[in-house]
Amino acid sequence: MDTRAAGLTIGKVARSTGLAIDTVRYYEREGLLEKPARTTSGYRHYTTDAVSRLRFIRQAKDLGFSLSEIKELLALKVAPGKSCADVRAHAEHKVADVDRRIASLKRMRGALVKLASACSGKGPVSQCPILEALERKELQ
Amino acid sequence: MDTRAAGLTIGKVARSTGLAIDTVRYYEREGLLEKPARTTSGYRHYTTDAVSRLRFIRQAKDLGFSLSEIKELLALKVAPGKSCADVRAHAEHKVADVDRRIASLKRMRGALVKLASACSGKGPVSQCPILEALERKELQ
DNA sequence: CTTGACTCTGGAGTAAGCTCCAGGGTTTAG
DNA sequence: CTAAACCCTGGAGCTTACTCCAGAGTCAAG
Repeated sequence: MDTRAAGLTIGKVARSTGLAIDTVRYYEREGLLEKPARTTSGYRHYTTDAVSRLRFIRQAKDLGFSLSEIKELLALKVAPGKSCADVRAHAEHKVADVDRRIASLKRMRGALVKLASACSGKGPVSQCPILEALERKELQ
Repeated sequence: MDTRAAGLTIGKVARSTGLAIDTVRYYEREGLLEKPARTTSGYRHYTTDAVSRLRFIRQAKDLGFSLSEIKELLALKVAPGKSCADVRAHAEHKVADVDRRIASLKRMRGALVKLASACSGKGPVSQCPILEALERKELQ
């Protein structure tokens, strides 16, 4: 039936998100991804929304969020019983969290830049003032 | 001998860095932390430098760097055989990496802020335009 | 209608990063 | 001096997040 425009099989989704097929199935088992529709023969059939969701998961994971944190991020919606204000508070809390991470990364960036320029290719010096830049006050 | 000004035992170091004692020993085994001096009775004795290093490790870990990445960051120094220019190139590469992470976090932040304001406490709406803000283009 | 590429399920295995003993010394407050 | 609090080593165990089968059905091309 849906033979021609067969659409998004798990293999295509995996390729286009850079995840392994098994990982996609794993995320489904873990509840990070809704169970997709199935063809009559039992093949998973995904929507493009699922692809965006998976890309988001991948990015968040690369940023150091755990799967359960990601689950929380994805769950920021008004479930029956929770008010919008609750969701809002939750989102704002996450924003603060993200801000802390950004600040931390900026400090690290500063230290790395300092390190790179301290050691600005002036040839083979025996000892550059290196990770001291990282350890001392920059990152307190 | 060093009874009075006993200094930094592993317990104190652990408390002041927020790591578990076992974790500090683990990092030593894994080569992220130099083997500390020992008292005659075999107790580890740390310098304040070790404490900064551990704080750095903790922060980097929270930012999603793996222990081996952290090891690389900490190894950004001129070892005999590597030139300063090498180290510099390496550091600049890391800076680019950090920049990517920051950009990614900023996109996420934007989506969260949008989400929070979309749902700005106007009472119990049945369905806010929620994680759609996260999934659609914000984070492509 | 066959062959090769895909997909399915359920479950076992793996790597990273801790975390927790057991069994035994050491320090220190009282 | 003694009890409570620390520290030691070596190794087992645990959690997270995959990753890899085996055994079997499905689909697309030639």
